Amino acid sequence: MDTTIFEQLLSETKQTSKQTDKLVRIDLSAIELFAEKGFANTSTKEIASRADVAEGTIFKHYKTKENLLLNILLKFLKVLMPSMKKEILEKLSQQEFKTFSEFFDFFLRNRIDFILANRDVFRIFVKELIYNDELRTLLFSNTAAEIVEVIYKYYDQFKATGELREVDNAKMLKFMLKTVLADAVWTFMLTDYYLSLDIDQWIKERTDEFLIGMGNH
Amino acid sequence: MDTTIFEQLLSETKQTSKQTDKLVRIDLSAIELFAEKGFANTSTKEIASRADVAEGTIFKHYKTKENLLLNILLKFLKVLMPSMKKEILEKLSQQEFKTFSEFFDFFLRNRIDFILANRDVFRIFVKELIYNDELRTLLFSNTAAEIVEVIYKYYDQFKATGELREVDNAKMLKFMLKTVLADAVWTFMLTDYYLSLDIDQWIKERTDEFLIGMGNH
DNA sequence: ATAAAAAGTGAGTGCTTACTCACTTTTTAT
DNA sequence: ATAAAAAGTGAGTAAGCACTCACTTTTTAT
Repeated sequence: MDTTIFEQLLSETKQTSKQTDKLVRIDLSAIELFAEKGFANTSTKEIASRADVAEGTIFKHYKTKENLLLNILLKFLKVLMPSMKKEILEKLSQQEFKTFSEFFDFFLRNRIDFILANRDVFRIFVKELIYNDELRTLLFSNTAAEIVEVIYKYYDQFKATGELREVDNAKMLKFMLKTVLADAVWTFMLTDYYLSLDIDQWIKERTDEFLIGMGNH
Repeated sequence: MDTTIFEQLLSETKQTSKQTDKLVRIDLSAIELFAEKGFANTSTKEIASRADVAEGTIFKHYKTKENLLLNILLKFLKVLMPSMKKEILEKLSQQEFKTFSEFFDFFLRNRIDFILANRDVFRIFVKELIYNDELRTLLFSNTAAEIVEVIYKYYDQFKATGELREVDNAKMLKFMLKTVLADAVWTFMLTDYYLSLDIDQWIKERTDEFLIGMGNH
């Protein structure tokens, strides 16, 4: 890892944290356009025009276009991810789950709200992850680990009650990611199917699917 | 559907089918570069240089860069897909499967060879599918249907023998696609994990996973 | 052998791109 | 109120882009 672009930006953003009105508009416009057309297909002129600022303003703050992209993703990782972790931990601690499917339902419902609220940024992640190697390793090494821990705790709990099979946690997680993520990426990020979707139905289907594979019958 | 770009090109290529040496080199270079860096990040100058032809040669045959991309994908759909269908149908007819897992193993092994042999083109599909709406509908409406039919036949056969659950074929396919495809896209197309992969082991894992979910225990 | 057709060339074109810089406007500190 | 600092501007720039065209070379048909 050493000093990645990510870490360099991290120290810089401590100063840049002063968010002016125009900066916010630049961010929002860039997020929309990157999500829609991709990084390479979006020009800085277009971003400036949508944000109703001069093109120079973009470069005053973010020295390069690449920097703008990284800063958007960085802000997401720095600000939204920790707050998401905090939020879900709080909610989980307030709640008691008698069955695994209760937990799973709660967890999914919660994450769908989060995904839909930050749909554009997730879209950028999915799209840019394909081309950007650094971003890929970064995301999976940094954020994932902490959330995985929480999930493993619940796996263990419901293996103990006998509701889940005695399957290796890592395998169980992989199965869960495939059950949920493949569907979620497709439904919520690559298509507009989610607009005409019965969320309750979707959650129930994924829960059933997971329990068919990993439940103790 | 009406007359899509796809159909227009289809009729044009009947004349253009004369494949010169340089044309082949242009195709191969473009495939490599599009797969590696994406369509938008690859310049025609770069393609020409790798193919060791003049830039004008590219535009003599493919009027636009977009056309070059579509032609590559088209040739794949037109030439490789039908031959793949024929090949798998022949092989399946020569073979008798006593168990579903025998069929599944054979089918996967066969498709992995195909995927690895045409890895770059699949990569382009995966990458461009994200941005190109037309390509997305095209691929799924055209090719998928015929292959799906064959698979359904085997589902039915092994539901009859009692090896598979009595689950709706469409749901079973979706489950299979998630079990196999999500893993395959990741392992064979987005990373280089496949280089250090035990194919036998991978196939066994996917087969087990599918049968845990869809087998009759 | 010859002419017509097709394949191939690469300097050139106009346009778009990310980015700069001398300058003006706004904010902050005293 | 004033000056220093920061935010914002937009015409300008060099580089890169997809694409063209007048031309040469190769292939095909007779």
